Amino acid sequence: MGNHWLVKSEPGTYAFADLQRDGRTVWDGVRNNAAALHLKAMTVGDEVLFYHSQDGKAVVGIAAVAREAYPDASDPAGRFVAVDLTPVRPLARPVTLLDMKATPALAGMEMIRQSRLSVSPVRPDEWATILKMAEA
DNA sequence: GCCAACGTTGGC
DNA sequence: GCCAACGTTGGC
Repeated sequence: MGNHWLVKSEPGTYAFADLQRDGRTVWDGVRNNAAALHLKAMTVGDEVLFYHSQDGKAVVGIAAVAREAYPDASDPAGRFVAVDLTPVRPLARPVTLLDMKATPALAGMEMIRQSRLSVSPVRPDEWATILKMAEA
C-alpha cells in the first residue's frame, strides 16, 4: 500500500478533466523545495488527490503516480523534478476547501496548515475521511 | 482586489 | 550570515 498525496492545479491551467482527456500527464513546473521533496518521495501506484485551486477550491478527483521523480525538463537549472500522473476517477462529489476546514479530522492536513504548498502528503486517516466526504 | 504566508534575492 | 525588499501563491 502506497502513500497518499495531494496536488494543486488551477483548473484554468490544467483541470482534472484535462488529465482524463490526456490519459497521462507530466507533473512538472514545481519550483518549491518542500513540494519537490514530496514529489521525490512518491512511488509508482501512489494515489493522489487532485485539487482545484482558486477557481473551484475543491478536491475533484483521484490520480495515480505512473512514473517516479525524474529531472524536470522545464527547469533550466536542473534542480527540480517531475512525476507522471494518470487519472483514476473523479470524485462522486467534490470536497470543498470549506468542507475540509469545517472537518476537525482534517485540521492537521498539510495543505490546510500551509496553503501555498502545491504538493503535500495526505495521511491515511485524512485520505479515508476525504473519500467518505466525496461519496454522493 | 486585497492581503497573509512564505520563499528568494541581494546588499551589507 | 543576516535581514529587508520583493515576488508569488492562493484564500477571502
